[in-house]
Amino acid sequence: MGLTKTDTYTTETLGLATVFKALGHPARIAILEFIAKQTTCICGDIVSELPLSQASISRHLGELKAVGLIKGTITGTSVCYCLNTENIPLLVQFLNQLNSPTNQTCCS
Amino acid sequence: MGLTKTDTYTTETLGLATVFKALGHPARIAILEFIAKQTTCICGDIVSELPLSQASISRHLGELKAVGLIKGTITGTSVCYCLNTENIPLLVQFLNQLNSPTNQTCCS
DNA sequence: TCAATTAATCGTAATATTGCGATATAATTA
DNA sequence: TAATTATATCGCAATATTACGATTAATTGA
Repeated sequence: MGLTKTDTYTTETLGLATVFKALGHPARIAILEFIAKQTTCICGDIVSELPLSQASISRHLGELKAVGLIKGTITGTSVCYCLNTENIPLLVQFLNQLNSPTNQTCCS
Repeated sequence: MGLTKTDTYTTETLGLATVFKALGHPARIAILEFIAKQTTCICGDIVSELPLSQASISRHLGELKAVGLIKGTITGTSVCYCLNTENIPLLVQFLNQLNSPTNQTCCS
């Protein structure tokens, strides 16, 4: 048995990569931008916003939900989606570490 | 001719997705973490840090370079890599917009 | 010049992602 | 109950990603 990803990388590294991967598709960025633009959560009209089929949008929403970037609540026949911000600070923290001044002084 | 991604999504959305996608692999996160950990740029010893072949590491480095997350400078027989921080603020800005208080009040 | 070193690229196989039509599920309404 | 509405899932085809061994390219040093 060879090395698995879990042996190789830390939990933190794997977690960051998973969330960033979910952000790595323009449709999912567009979905997040659309939800963020609203003053309340969104119930059902995402399909008409993007040139993708209902099945594809549902898949993208499922992926965003799986990595904890959105939340969905069932309300009657529709599902109400809104942002889940709890994981965002981890991403920002990682990016800010990369952006620290000590790392900007070579390879100029 | 159908819609292309460029027709469908804004340049900003496509750009964000491209950089996030590059961050969406644990090996590339680990490479960035390793480079950030150093006080100076890294010249050649990334291969021994990760359980990947030289060819695979080189591919990942090329990908990070292509989206502007690292810089590489040729120095003799080796290449000196360091972080390229210029695109990071765009990512942080996007994430902070998602994280704004107005988006946290529903679907609880 | 010739070996040695370092990193990029090529070719290829395995795996993952994406998108969509069709179907399934679940709740509302007539 | 039957039709309607909204969303999720299935099955499949097309495409993209990943990894690695082998090779290539470029530089250094004997």
